Amino acid sequence: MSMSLSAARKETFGETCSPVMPPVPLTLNDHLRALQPYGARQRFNRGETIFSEGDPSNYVYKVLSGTVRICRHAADGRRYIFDFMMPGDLIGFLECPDQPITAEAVTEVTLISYPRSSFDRLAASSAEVRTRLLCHLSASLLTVQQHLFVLGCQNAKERVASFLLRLADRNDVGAGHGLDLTMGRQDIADHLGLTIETVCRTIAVLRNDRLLTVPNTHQIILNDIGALRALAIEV
Amino acid sequence: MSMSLSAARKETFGETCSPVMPPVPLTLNDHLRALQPYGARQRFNRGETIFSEGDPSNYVYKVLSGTVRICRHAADGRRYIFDFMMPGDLIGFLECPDQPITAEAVTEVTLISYPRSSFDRLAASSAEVRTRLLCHLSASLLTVQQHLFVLGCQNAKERVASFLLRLADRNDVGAGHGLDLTMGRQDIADHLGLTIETVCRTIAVLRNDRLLTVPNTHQIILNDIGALRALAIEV
DNA sequence: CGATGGATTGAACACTCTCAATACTGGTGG
DNA sequence: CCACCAGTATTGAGAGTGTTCAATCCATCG
Repeated sequence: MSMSLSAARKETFGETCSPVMPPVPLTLNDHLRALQPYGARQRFNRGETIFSEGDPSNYVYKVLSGTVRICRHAADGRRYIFDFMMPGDLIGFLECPDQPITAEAVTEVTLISYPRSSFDRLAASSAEVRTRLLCHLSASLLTVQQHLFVLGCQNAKERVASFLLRLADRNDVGAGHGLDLTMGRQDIADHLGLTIETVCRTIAVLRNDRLLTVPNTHQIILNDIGALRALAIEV
Repeated sequence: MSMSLSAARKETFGETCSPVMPPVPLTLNDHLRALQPYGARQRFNRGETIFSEGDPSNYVYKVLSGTVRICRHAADGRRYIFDFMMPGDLIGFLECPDQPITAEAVTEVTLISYPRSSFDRLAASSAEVRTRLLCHLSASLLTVQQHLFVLGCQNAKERVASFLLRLADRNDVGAGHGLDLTMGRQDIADHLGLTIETVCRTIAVLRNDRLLTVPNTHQIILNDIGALRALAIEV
């Protein structure tokens, strides 16, 4: 997942400044800045579809603000949400002629769309970019595998704990601080392979156990991250 | 697995100075032939570990024969099997300093191991290879997402149907022909997020419904692929 | 305000799990 | 060749977790 984030944010304790700057590798996002002139800013309202499964993959998107859900709809109405994409996250970078998934705005969303052609040109022009892209894809695959474990092995309580912890990690929110739940309970349920009622009940249980405080529907405070991690035993 | 992706973006990049005729795109496997001189053939017995989570990623493997399970073990003994790798499949190509997963021999297995360094050199030397690698990674990600849907939305009957169909597709086995189940029931259970008993019972149900014939434990005949596909409703 | 959509809670039910007993299989040794 | 053994698969019965259906609550917004 995004352990690089927490590492990057780590402040130096003591006076020891790193003497020689090692060549900090540029992130994929850094490279994408080169695409700035081709990028178009777009805005979507709550619930709007950004693109649908089967649409041609003409654009690569970067989320600027808001939350996007990446999902798939079955013919009978069942829905699975693969992940939630948040500011800084990239969407649609898969090597795939048609979009294999649907992207919908969970909240009001702003994003930048880069034409696939210019994205490809950037990748073609620089080995470094391709390497970064490979790393990015690898990281995505690891994240998804992590989630497979959640769905394959964990019960409701563990799933909710895993979900909240990952969200806290991504948003760099520690214990005692409010964590924004931009998505609704139904979204969480469809991401965890549960029903909305089970998600509600499970959150209620964790609240009764004093592991959580729930000031309001869209905010949660993690009181005991250690206990939550113990629940979400992974690896 | 890698179905329509081969037909994906066929933009040829400048480096390899392709002749007039657009050449048939080489698969990643084709390119790997260049690594032949560095490859070492290895053999593993049933149940042996090929590498474990946390081991340094020093090799990339290609399965020659047999079946390998890619899995993760939790501290409390729970196990999740991400996938089964079969002849022709590549293992360990993720951009990752340490193996994020464990690979174990389900049957007697032979495989070729390529030093990671030579693999990386190959990738560094050719844009085409990197492109193929990106495609391969993308395809893997799509496969995993497909499976996330299975775990997130499907019940036991649907899961088993999905599993059997995918296996039949991979092995190019049609209706009425014997499909080899090289893995045991417990392996299937750990891959589908079920228990071994549920897998057994579900297979029994499908057998009673005449969708399957089960000559013996390690072989299954799909009698009605249409009905199975209807069960495994996806997309 | 009342209306609407989401969230929460309750009760009954169903699916899957757990525990336990039995059957099968391939391999070993008498 | 058969008996035995260990590992695996199958089947059964009961329990439990999560689902379903339904009612109520709550917040936002016109």
